[in-house]
Amino acid sequence: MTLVVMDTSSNNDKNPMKMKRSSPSSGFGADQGVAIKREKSTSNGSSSNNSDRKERQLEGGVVDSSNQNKGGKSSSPNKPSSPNQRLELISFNNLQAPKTTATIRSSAMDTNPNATSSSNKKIEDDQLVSAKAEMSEVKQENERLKTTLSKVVKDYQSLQMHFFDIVQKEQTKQKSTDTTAVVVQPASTHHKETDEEPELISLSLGRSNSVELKKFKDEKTNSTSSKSKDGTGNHEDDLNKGLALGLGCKFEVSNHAARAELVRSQSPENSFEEPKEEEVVGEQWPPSKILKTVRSGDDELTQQNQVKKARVSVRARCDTPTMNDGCQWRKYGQKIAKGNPCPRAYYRCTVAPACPVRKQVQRCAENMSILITTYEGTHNHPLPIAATAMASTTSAAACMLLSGSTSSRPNFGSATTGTSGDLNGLSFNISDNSRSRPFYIPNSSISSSPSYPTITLDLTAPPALSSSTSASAASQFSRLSSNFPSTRYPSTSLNFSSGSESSTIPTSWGNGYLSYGNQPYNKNQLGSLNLGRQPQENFYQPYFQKNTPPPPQQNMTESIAAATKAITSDPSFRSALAAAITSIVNGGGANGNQAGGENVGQNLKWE
DNA sequence: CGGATTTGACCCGCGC
DNA sequence: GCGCGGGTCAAATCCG
Repeated sequence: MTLVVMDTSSNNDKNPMKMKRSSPSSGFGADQGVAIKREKSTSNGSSSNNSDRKERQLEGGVVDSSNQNKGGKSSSPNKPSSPNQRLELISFNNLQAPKTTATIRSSAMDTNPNATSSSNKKIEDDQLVSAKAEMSEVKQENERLKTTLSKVVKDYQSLQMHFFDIVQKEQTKQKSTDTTAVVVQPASTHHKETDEEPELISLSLGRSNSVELKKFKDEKTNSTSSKSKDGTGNHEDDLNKGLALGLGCKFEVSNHAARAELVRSQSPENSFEEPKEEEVVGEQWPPSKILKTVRSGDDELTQQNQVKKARVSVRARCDTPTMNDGCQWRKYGQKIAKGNPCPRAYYRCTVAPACPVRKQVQRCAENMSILITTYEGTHNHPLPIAATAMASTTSAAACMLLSGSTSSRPNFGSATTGTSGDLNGLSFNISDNSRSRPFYIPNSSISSSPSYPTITLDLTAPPALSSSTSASAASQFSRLSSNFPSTRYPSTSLNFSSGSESSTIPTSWGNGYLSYGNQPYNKNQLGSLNLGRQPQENFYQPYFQKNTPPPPQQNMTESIAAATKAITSDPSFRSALAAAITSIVNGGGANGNQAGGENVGQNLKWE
């Protein structure tokens, strides 16, 4: 054990360059990179104009990501190559930790000349035995936890299905007698609100959803006996309503017809149990499936255009030049955008040669600590595990944005019409404000690009918002958007801010490789979230499976589901979100449900 | 030497 | 049509 640690430290301390290399274009070890770079450009003495330019950029404080990473060869941000990580990973593994310890101990003893006495050997044997016993105990505990969790998951799913079935029945009943405006049904409040505020999409992980849960519970208690047994027909509903329930996602559509369409168009293959869906959702960024779910021809055309141009902007506090989103990126351009002194860097996904996905990275002009990363496009290749979390999240966000932006919407009265939730400080807001002032980030031309519909995932809530409410989040966005004109495309904001975590997450995101040892609970959570799935051993998961195209009809609901799944996959909102966040923080990037299993496998393979 | 980055030039869309 | 700004290209350069 000590041996490994020492190796690690020596590695990091003595060879920062290696660290830098292991941390690719995503900017790991930026500080070191800067230092090294300065050293080089000065020591060379024959620094060219290029070097001078770099020097200027570095000293100007407006440092582009690539500048600090120059020379970082292969971009494999997700590969924490330092032995330190491996150590942490091992230690997180309940089954292996004692083993490792025991092995190391024994080896150390073997090389110890003083350990020749029989008494010492006995002691060592005892230690070995105790370690083994400990290991077996941990193993058993692990198994118990697994079974318990699987039970909980099953119960949750069955309850979900039950509830969805009931709600669907209510809806169909209502549709048959929907000549009057008076609707009394479990979800009637939603519908009413929807009538008043169409296009209001709310993914809420907050306490506000306790209402939903209460409804759910009421429903459940009212009809516990009539458990739904249609394992196939209502999966879509399961998705849809599951979002409204366990995942705390309210999904409100402007009209009943659209709702019915959503329900109808959902495919049974998209249940929570279906790993396939995750792959589809995750990788189909502006999912092509969206195109097929549009209701009318005009809408379809519009949506197609928007799908191509949909962008997801992620705001995060990040000290490093770029966030570690798990993908490999190659910088192909840099520009000074108007209104922001910070240069905007253009990156292209290099995981696959023809991958159309691009991203723009720019620091927020008002707050340099905030990094704004805007993603655009769809990966057409298997994604590294570490990239699935971000990809799926952004994908889902883009889906939500596109889905929400295509249907007609009336004017909203206020700037923050979206609903939000709060659960123990974890808020997840979607505020559609296409007709009101957009939640554009001041001076951030990335987010404020008027040409593209942009959805913003905000991870930058101040630490003071430890129990940030939706109001605070909304006010935050309102403040941010105060000076921005409306644009042709809607802008949507997702606030993942959690007061205590938000201040650290983005930073850790950028320094994902440093985070492995900080939050050991990640592993457990990630693992626990994937009990129903087989951890994949491949570093690349079949994230994009052309052989298994997505169901022809998938829609906004699935997008919401994808979003939620990208963030939450556990009935416990907070733990799920924490898992997702921590997965991102870890640079493993895979959220619990989407790639947690793979993540585990990956983690074990990372070296 | 191969791959990544830099950066000026170019293209294109949009508003006037 | 012109200018502006965003986005991309590609040669030069850098780096391990």
